[in-house]
Amino acid sequence: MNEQRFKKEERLSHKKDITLLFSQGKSFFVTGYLIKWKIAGNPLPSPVQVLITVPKRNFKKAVDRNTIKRKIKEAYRNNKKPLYELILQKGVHLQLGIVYTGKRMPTYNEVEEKILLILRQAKKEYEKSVS
RNA sequence: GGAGCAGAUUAUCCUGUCGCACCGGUUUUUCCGGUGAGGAAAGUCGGGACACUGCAGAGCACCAUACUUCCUAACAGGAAGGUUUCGGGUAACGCCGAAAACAGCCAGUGCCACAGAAAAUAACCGCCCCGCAUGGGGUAAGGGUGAAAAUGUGAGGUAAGAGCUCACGCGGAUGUGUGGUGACAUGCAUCCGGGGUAAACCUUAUGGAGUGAAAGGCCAUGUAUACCGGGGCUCCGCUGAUGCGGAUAAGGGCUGCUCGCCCAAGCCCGGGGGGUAGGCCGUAUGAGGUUGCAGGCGACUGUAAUCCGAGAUAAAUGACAGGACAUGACAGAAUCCCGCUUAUCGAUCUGCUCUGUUU
RNA sequence: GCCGUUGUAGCUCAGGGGUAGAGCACUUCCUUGGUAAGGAAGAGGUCAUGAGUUCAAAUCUCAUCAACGGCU
Repeated sequence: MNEQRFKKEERLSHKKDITLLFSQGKSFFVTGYLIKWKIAGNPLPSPVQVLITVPKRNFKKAVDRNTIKRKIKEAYRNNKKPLYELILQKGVHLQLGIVYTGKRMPTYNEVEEKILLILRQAKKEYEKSVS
């Protein structure tokens, strides 16, 4: 599989899964971001399913929410490879929710920096809970 | 030439790498090709299409609209016109521009703070008459208060005054002539002249069921029990019986109310198939766009040719690098259309205002 | 996406055409050895914003903005 891709199977799209993730999932913070994560009970179509959200409360305009989501998606797509390798090795799948809680419009470089931090932290948490 | 305001049109482009959604091909997990947000997609303010639900009927209530004619599927939209008001201009008209929720306070009711004598059948001061005076009466010319105080000018008239009378105006009602499809304009006759307010209640005229794609249809899964039909169910009469006819009425339904109409609980039998999660349809060829011709002052209509231009379901257009002078404004489709309103960088055009220079 | 409600003092709310109010909170003074309670006085408002109707608008009408709620 081409690890640069970001198909629909890699996105968390079922409503039930989303409510479960937010009610039962564990969480950690990286400045400006809230991360929800949960070990999947059953195998998923993809090693990781991810959900990206920007709250309407902080950004009233749909255009702004769209651009932030696209930037996060782009940064995730370009940097997800190490996490995937780890999970394929362990064989237990993961569900992930990324919420942007900042109040102002970030640039792409800022987003990428934070996403790298988030992925590193997620790897650590995953390793701890699997072993 | 510059600045400001208002309106209209337009809404950056190209190359490379990686990536997203849909469609088609190839084929079975890859590759190739095509297409991929807006003028407002926004606000959800009007109006429809479409879908389901409801509906015996009448009255009241409620809601909406409100100069005329036309356009439109329809509208609180648009076009052309009328009237009024405001501004410019003129000696004055004519004229030019802008705006208007622009039916009716001559149907009724209510309200009009403060001030003022009085805020709607007005007497405080003043004026005049009677009277020694207190006081009584007449009077809306003059004063002052107020947002608003009783049709203007002149003459007659009178104790003083007053549409009290007359002339010419102003405003209105009724009848009628002329022009216009009509709003209306204009002429004549008669009558009237005690305000404003209907975005106060209201009157008149016209129109009006409700819910929105989370509507709704189908499939698969499949069970509470909604719903439907029959039996049974209060009293009376007729009948041998089945059955038929009548009466009573709590309650429920029919748009909020009234009239009026309709239904008949629990229980048994049969039919039937809700919710949740999922898939398909609805769903993108339409009141469609472009161009030509014809009709119309115009909005628009007719006709011919031609084109197909997003379609997701947690939701697709992005990131990076480079170039053209630059990062470009407001801003992201979710059933679909027609309007309205609001937001908007730069450029172009039109109109108005101010100002500099040249002739 | 669709439907609806509300914006008035620092907070919670009245007022529905005629000089903007109540309770709590705040400030000063009295009372007390001191504090609380109590009493007296005071300050604090673009009535969300912009137009319109009216002599006059927080109130009536329209537009805009913001906050909140309901429908899966």
